[in-house]
Amino acid sequence: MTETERPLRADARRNRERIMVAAGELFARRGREAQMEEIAARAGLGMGTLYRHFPNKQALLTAMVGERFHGMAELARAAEQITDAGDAFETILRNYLEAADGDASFQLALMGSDDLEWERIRQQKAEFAAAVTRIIDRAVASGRVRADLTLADFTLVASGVISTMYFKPGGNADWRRHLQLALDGIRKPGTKGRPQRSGN
Amino acid sequence: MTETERPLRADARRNRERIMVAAGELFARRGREAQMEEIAARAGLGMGTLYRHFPNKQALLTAMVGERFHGMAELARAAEQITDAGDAFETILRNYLEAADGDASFQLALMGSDDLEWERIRQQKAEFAAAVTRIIDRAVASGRVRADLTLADFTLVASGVISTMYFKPGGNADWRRHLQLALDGIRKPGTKGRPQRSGN
DNA sequence: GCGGAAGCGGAACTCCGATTCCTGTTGGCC
DNA sequence: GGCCAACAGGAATCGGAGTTCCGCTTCCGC
Repeated sequence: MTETERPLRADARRNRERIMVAAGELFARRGREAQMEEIAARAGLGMGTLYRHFPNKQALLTAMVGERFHGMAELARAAEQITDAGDAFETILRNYLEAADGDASFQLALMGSDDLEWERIRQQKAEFAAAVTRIIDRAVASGRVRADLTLADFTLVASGVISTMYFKPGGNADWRRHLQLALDGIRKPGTKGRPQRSGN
Repeated sequence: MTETERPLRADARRNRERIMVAAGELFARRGREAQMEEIAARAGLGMGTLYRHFPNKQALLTAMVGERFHGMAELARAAEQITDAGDAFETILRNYLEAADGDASFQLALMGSDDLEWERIRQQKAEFAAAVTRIIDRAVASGRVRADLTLADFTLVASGVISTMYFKPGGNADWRRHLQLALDGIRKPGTKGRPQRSGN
């Protein structure tokens, strides 16, 4: 209700979209380092236009991250459909990481660096957490993962792998190896999950 | 040989030490965010003095991190003395992390954020890496850890845990839990290392 | 097709923190 | 005790990135 929700003029809507795209690319590549001027330039717009649509850099960043986070709850819900509890867990973790791959600002957000106004997306975050918790509970009950696994562990491990993405960008070999090590620490001791995937 | 190594005047030596202490505390608490002015103030000195001793902020940061890293090789050598190969590995990993605990700038450096002129300490880094590699080789041979473990994995896992320190500061419960999960992913599948420590 | 509100552009400005520079002070050797 | 190079202090300067301002332009309902 805070938003008066006046329909934007055609050009404004088009420009807003351009900003989102430009900001998305630059924040993804450079994280917070991306500069407002670059973003405006890449969108082919002036500074004034940029600031008409977003009151400041933080708001733009938050909007971008929020958009990226939008799909997460859906992702979790999809993983819940998987019958095998162990697979469900590995899938949500893997997909979560896959979603973070290649987007520096999103990675920072997920690692919890922020001061981002997560307020706006608190609900989606909660939804996601709830789904993951259900998946973990099921996986624990099935005996496919260590008995003491919690939602906090999910965050811990995911953030760890994301830090590899963030600090060792480039080929994705590193973070996938990190994920493999992490999964081996999570599975029920002695259990080898699924037959090893051939590739990575 | 680059340094003319002229003995510093008494007051200069004293002040340099004060700067190191002040910078150490502030960089530890706030990472790069620490400001030169704060550092000078905390050392009870003027800006000019600060800049007389270190040409710029980066140099000061590098010097601090270098000093912190100084003990690392020694740490590794000590761990090598441990008879049990598995224990040696866990000890060096644990001590490495313990050394990073509480120092934000060191954590950033170890995670590889930098642009730090690691040149100056490249040798110590190499020495440390060599010792860790020897420890890992021995642990692998002993069958106490997964057969495919490498030095790169050590870095991966350590950085992951350090990211927990960095992004979830405060109590150390989180990173220790993270370490536990990581160790469980590293130990030879089915092996339970030592009898579980009761506490953490 | 017109009027004017909504939108745009981008130069100018603000802020803040690193760095410099110049004046005053001091340790250490004769 | 006196000299003076080394050193200390800290105000002024510099520079870079975010944000503001305001005259100009464009959409859109009449």
